[in-house]
Amino acid sequence: MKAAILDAAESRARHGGYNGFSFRELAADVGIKSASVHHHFPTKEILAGLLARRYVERMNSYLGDPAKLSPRAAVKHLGNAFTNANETDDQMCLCGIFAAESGSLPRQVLPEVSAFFSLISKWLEAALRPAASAPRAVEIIAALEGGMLMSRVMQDPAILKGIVAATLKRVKG
Amino acid sequence: MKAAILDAAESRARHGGYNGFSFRELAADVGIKSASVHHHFPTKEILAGLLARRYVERMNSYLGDPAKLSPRAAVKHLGNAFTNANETDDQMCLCGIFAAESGSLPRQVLPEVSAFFSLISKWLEAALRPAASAPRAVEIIAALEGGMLMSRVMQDPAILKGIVAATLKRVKG
DNA sequence: GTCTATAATTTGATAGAC
DNA sequence: GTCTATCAAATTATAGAC
Repeated sequence: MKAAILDAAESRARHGGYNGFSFRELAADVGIKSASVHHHFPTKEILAGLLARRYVERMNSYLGDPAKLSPRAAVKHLGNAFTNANETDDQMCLCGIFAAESGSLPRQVLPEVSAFFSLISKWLEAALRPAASAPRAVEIIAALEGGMLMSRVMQDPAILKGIVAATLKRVKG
Repeated sequence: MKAAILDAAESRARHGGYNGFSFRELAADVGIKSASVHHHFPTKEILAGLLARRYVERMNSYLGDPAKLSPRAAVKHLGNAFTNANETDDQMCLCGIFAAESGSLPRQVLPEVSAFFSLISKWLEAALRPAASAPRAVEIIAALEGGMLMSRVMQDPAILKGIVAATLKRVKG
């Protein structure tokens, strides 16, 4: 049940942000009452923190060892994580949306969001190391986050896919 | 007074998003009561729509005629609009944050947000036309939006500035 | 673990006096 | 245009029974 609540929260947060969902909505999503949600997650702040942490850990597992991938394969791998979420359910990156609205996010959650960007930056930097003239990791990640954002609002997944394709062309190896 | 309310709303929205500010907060910001805010803007939906429209018009005025700028000068000009907001007050792009949380945004506001991205995309495309092998406008804009997002949460304006600098290197002319 | 019931607060919004 | 006063609804959160 804990996982089901987190799933519902993640889906809603990735569509409407931290202030865009309520405990009652999560409860309805999983078929219980809001008081029962509080049993699993005492406060919304705690829920959001655990949500972000789970997101980071899942991404960490998905990414794997950067040394085993060529620069191009790494960009493709990371790009897939973004394009899939955007194409299947029109979702933003959880930490992207949390970063955007960071001014109304509980302070406790911010370090988890930072950790996400540190993780994927370091992973991609490691994977790009063999490509001397490759774009820097942070540029690529920024383009992916911004591409998700634009694809959503323009209702056109091709925007993000085009950005991934263009980035791939710039990466040698 | 109308403008002062919009100023307060824009500042708060660019820090915390649409659900991150209230009429009472705006009222306190400008020194009146929330009922008076409703006199100027009947509903929050209307307020947000006018806020986005003003934002688009201001950007349109700032950008000017793309034919008068070289490709590099155009990227620099657009980049300044983003870096300034990020450096001076740690703000997101209003339409960037609205796009991110579009799932909890009143439907009426979405066309205004789309219009923003259409505007700057077309403007930048026009300015880049002379540069045959330039990156596509939408790539650059995505990198700027994502760069703002990352600069905020990592508390490091150098991230966005670095992205602008790297983009400039790729643009000839 | 889930429920009913409810507290305490905030929110968007309205009515009507000045 | 601004105010006081207020409403109805929603929100986070808690207490206690089952």
